[in-house]
Amino acid sequence: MAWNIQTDRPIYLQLMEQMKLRIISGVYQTGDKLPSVRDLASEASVNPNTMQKALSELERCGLIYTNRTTGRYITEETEMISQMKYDIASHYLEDFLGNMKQLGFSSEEVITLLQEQTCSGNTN
Amino acid sequence: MAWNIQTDRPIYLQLMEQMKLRIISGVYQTGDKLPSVRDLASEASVNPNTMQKALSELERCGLIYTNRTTGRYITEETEMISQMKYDIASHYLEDFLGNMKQLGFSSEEVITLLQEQTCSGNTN
Amino acid sequence: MAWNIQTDRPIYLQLMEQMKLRIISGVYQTGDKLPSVRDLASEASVNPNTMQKALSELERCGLIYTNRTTGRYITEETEMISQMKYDIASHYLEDFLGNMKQLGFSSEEVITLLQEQTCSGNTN
Amino acid sequence: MAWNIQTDRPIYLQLMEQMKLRIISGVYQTGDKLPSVRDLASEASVNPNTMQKALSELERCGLIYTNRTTGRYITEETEMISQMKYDIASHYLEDFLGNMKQLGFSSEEVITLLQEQTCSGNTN
DNA sequence: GTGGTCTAGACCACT
DNA sequence: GTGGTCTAGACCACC
Repeated sequence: MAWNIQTDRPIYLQLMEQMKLRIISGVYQTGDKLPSVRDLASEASVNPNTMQKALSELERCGLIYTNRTTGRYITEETEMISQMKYDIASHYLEDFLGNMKQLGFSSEEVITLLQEQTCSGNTN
Repeated sequence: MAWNIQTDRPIYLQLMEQMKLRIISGVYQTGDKLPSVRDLASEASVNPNTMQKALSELERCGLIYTNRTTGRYITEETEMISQMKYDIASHYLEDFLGNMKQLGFSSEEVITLLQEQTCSGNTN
Repeated sequence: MAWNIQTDRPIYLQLMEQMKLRIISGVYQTGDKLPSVRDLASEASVNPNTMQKALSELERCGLIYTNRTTGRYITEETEMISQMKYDIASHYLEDFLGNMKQLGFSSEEVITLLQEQTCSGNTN
Repeated sequence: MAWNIQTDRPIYLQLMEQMKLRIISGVYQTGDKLPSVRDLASEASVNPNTMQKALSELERCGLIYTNRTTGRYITEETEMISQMKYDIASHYLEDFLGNMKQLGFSSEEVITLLQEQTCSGNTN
């Protein structure tokens, strides 16, 4: 998963979102130590201050915590991560259903389409 | 359905997309006469030239046709409209599945979630 | 051969040209009596005065002559008609060759193309 | 080859035609970079938007392609250019033959005239 | 510098 | 009234 930053929205918000995705999807796992702000910023090609702000916000949300002397770590409250995963999924799902209904599909039709799609295609 | 224009992408592309949605969802039906360029532009708060460019592109796609002196009309090839509906749906579906898989959901889990959602909620 | 009048050039000039074509191609033959100005004007859907002007000009060229009491007639000087035919043909030919040379065809290539065209196609 | 624009037809169509001729006749060759929209517009004494419309249409036809930041270039599909050359030639030829036949010349006579013309004249 | 987009305002032909 | 065309002038992103 590569960093993907647009210029049309605050960069720190995008960093937060992508960090969240990495945590949810297990790129960074519960209890893992994060790379340094400097390294993360370099990876993402952003100013370290911007990355710092993103991490601070994530800390405020409780997703990561800072050990002053050793670095930042992913929260060990797996429940919170799980909750976040379902919140985001729920948001995706709502958007998707909304779009499909705007096209004139009923919920049942959407499920049918999805089943067709996933049966014929691969499942990774 | 109100016009919803952002400034981060060419306006004429957004007008095209929203006109497509209106055609698919039946706001404008097969054979219907569209409002005049000037009226549509006024509705959407854009310059008539911009709306005209959007409509010209739609005509190039074959979705509408022009009778030079009486106005523009929705194509009577319902097959084309139907095809477009499934193309757009397919695009939504791919995006959605991609996002969900990035979160760590399998196709089966996605279907399960969707079924729960639509059973508990309403079905319109 | 139907009357074909555009609005972008003087109408009487177009009438003259088309009368010339009718004379050359034999629609009106040497010595024939022309229909009345009124009838010709009606046929061509133009004002009789305009047709009158066209015929006067043709008379000035010597292509038709007027017998005050019986009407207008096509000249009997077949040489003149023949000359006109070749003049116009020569003009067409020059234009055509000019256009083809602008496209990069040599005279020889043009002749070859023409022979292919007329061998494969019909000859009417 | 100078720009020659009439007011009786859409300017952008005339610009398209004359650009086509320039491409076919090699004024602009395969792969060549075109002058900028602004320069071409200035050359032809038209508004840059009008020239841009003409070029956009040519791009839609596949005759030129755009590199958004460096300029426009002639297509490298020489086959397409060659095809276009013969299409246009075919059109000229049809018009010419039609006119000559209206004058009363048979295909054979047309060929004879053409041969006389090109033997007596020069062949460039 | 390049092309792309947008706006404002005008005129035309057609009915 | 309709759509089509054109101009003038502006701003943007990209390199």
